[in-house]
Amino acid sequence: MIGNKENAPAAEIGGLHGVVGFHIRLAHGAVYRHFSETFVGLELTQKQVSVLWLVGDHPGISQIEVGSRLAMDRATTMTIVNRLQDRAFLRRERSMRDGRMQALFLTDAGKAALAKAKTCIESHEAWLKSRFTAAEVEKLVEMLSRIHD
Amino acid sequence: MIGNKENAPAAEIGGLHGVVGFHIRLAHGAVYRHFSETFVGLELTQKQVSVLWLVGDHPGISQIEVGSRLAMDRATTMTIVNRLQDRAFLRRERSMRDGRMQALFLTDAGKAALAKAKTCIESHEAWLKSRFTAAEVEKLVEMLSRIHD
DNA sequence: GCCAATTCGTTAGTAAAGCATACAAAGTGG
DNA sequence: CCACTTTGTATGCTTTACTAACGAATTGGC
Repeated sequence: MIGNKENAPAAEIGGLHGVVGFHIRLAHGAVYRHFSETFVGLELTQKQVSVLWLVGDHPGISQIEVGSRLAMDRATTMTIVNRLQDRAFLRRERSMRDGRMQALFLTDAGKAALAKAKTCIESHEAWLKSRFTAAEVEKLVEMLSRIHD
Repeated sequence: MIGNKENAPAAEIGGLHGVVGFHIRLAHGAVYRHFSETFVGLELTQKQVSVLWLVGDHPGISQIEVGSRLAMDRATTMTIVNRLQDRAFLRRERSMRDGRMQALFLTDAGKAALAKAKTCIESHEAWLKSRFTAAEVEKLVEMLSRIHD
């Protein structure tokens, strides 16, 4: 009585099927895996791309700002910024306005990496969105926003 | 020009806002954090609860089955089963049918932990679902399933 | 029945991410 | 000026995830 239908994953998880959080975790895992495949060769993770993107949009942004917009604490933000700095994708500058802050800027290599990353994101997003209509995508984003806002 | 609106997170992330995968990641993080808060004192993670739940629903299930239904590889499944076994929540038995498999069973402690976990999940899910109508929850689950199936 | 291929479990190693704690430096307010 | 807060930094621990290798059991082709 182990449940041996050959391939109906959703039907096989039993009581877990009704748990919304469970589906979010599975969906996140699937997206993460596809992301990793798409970015093999570029060697960038979701977080790293998010940070590059954010710094690209807001040159001079502080680490704490990056962390708060991506829902990461200071220590986690540090490790990611460290990695990106080690790879010379961004640099820190002591902020003039507030000596506590590190202002973050993309290097030229960082800008190039971000540009490549954005084209990868495009195909990754196309894969993701292919299963939805435009209206559904909008609805999905709106519902997910209700969770994380 | 750093963008200093005080608290409109969604509006502040710029180009990232249009990326569906980004919202999934943020939503997952928010759910994960709330889950952790709910389960402090019970000391169980999402994965551990999922495995307990699955073994509870399917006594004698093999590790590989658990892994495939939760989208984890063998090695990852191992570490989780090991932890649960160390805490005496489940036990392995060599399968009679197939000597390669380990049949998994909940111990009494495991059944008790699962029962407690299910009540925690209930309040966690209530928190999560509170922002949606029943129809929206159904639509959300359906859309997430399209991603992970 | 026998050998090759496959499957399942296990071990070890690596890496990302998250969190807690503690400390230093810079700013703020009484 | 002194307490308090904020920001960055350093360290260490935990969970999750993956790879690669190996042994044991099973399966399939012959």
